[in-house]
Amino acid sequence: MKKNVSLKDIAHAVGVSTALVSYVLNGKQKKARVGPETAKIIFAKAKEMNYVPNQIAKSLKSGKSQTIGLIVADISNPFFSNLARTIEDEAKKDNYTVIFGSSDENGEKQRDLIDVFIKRQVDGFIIAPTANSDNQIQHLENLHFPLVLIDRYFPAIDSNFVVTDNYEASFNAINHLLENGFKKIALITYKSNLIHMQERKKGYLQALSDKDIKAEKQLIKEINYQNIQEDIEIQLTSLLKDKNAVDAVLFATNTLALSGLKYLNAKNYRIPKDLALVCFDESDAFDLFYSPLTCVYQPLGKVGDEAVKILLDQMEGNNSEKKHVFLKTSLIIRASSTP
Amino acid sequence: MKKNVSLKDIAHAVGVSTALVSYVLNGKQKKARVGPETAKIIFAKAKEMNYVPNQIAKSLKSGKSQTIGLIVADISNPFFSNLARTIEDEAKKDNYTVIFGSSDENGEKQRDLIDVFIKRQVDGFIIAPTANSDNQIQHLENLHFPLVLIDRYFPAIDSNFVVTDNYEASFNAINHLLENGFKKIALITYKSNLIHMQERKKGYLQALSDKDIKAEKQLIKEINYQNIQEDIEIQLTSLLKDKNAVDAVLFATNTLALSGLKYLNAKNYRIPKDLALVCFDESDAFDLFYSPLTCVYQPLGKVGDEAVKILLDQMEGNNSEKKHVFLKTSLIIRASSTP
DNA sequence: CTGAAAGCGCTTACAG
DNA sequence: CTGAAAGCGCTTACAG
Repeated sequence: MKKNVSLKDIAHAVGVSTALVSYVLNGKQKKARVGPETAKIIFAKAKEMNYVPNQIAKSLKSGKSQTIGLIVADISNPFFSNLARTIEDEAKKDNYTVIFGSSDENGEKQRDLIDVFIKRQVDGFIIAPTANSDNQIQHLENLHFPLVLIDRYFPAIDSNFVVTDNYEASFNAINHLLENGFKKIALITYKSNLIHMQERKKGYLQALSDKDIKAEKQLIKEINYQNIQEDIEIQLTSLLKDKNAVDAVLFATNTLALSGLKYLNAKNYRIPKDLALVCFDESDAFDLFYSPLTCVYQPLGKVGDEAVKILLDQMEGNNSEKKHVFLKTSLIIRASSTP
Repeated sequence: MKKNVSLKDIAHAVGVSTALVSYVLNGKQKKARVGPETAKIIFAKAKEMNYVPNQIAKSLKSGKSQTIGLIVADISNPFFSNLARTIEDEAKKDNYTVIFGSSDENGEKQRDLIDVFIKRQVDGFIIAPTANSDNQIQHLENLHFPLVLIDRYFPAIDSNFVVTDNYEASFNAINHLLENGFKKIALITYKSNLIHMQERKKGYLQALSDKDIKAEKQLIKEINYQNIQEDIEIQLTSLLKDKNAVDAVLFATNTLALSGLKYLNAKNYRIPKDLALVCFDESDAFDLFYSPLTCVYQPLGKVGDEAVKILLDQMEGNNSEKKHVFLKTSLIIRASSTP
């Protein structure tokens, strides 16, 4: 690969100092009072030589990499790739580039990603933190690293976050099922102490208790993230072995719902006759299912936008006050939950 | 944010030169014959001071950013986010980080992304190039930039690429429909001169002609990428207005199929009775559809793996010979194409 | 066994 | 109006 042309090369070719070239190419001729003639020559030469500024060198000098580090559970999950897209677009508007990594909900991987990103001098982080990574997040806060958490957060740590109101979302979803006459409602969620899953469980419990329905332990099934499909099948089998034990299910994420639907289809359960369903998130599969799924719509575009805006604010030092954003969800009611 | 500790800081604290610290921390004590005592002290101090190497400075010195630039049409499309994930994983093994951008199949956006990535000194590119961006790709080749194209390529340009055998995939898909007794087969594809779409069309035409079936122009519908849903509805309406004009459809991408299915569902067409379907790519929606879709499976994991491997080879200068990889697809036969 | 020095490509306060 | 110089944090050939 041929060597890039540098400011020095241009300076040499024109016969001026690199300082002048730098001023001119950065539009600071006014401030530096560079002669218009000289400026013109420099511009022409830079163009002729196909000069491309070296962002790495700029970054070393400025201490700013113009890069945001994004850590999600899995970039191939549509939930996160949709977030990634809005973050990309929003970041680009301010000349930031995004580097990303997938943690697979694994604390070790997340730690490695954070380390790599710090070495690479990212100016800030957007993270959907894995369970029990409080210490990692607190560490970033201690270093005063600009940081915005998305999707989940740690109540004990005062960091920026943009999440949805999961408690309310879940409460409304269950309430909707109850109003439609379903009474034996199961919850299928992850075995996770992360706040968003806990809030979804709380909303479930509260909605039931508000109607004086006792929550049955065996109606709450917690799936292991490492082994989703198999675990779902085990739990659904156990849930459905007694025909009268359950009449509706709330799936706490799109992945859980998709895995669950595959099993229910394979076993020929009819939705909503045999079992009514509500789930979190969106999917083309939910729309195209023979009984389109009622689901909790989370405004991912807004989550991404807000996260980037808050991060930019902090990175540019305009604002160091921590922001806690809860966005409203909406329940999109369709056939899967209508008797 | 507090200042990062540098080699100089450690050197100062220990009372040696920065050169020594650099040698020790990079495991080159042997070569530099640094005293084991000194080395131990330096290690301890570095740890104590929480030293984190500055990758930007390293990059400036080495001329290698350890970064790969990935450009796809849209990171939020599962097709591309799946590719992104395998590329991420494969790159990480060799200590490369991925920065990404979405072109929206728009040449201008792609050009901007390439420019930004060059400024950022990416060591190489993986690109699913937009239509008519031959000149951009040729430009990168002229600069001897390590580059691997994925999903599509330009026959007139000798660059590395990893794609699937789209001609054969399409040929087999149509053949399968013919063998199942379907004769009036439509193709719904993008209005695009990109090679992968052209090959899919060629496979379609060849399979028909091999059975002495005349390809009808009005059975080939080309959708505008900028206006997919609306365009699909127009084209399907036109296609289906005469009940006897068509008995099967091949959708050339997952996005086209998903949009098409939504329309067909809304209009209450029954699959495969009213219309048999085959499509490219995978989707949970295809699995969960009441009549699971027969589809052309493209080995995305392998595409990503191969692309990164070829790129690494070129970046590390082991090999400058251009690689052209065509991967086999497989047709997964299910209910949507079985009478 | 260890240090001084140059240099990667850039910016910017300072001097003239 | 323009240049010389220092410095961002690192590496490495060279000298001793």
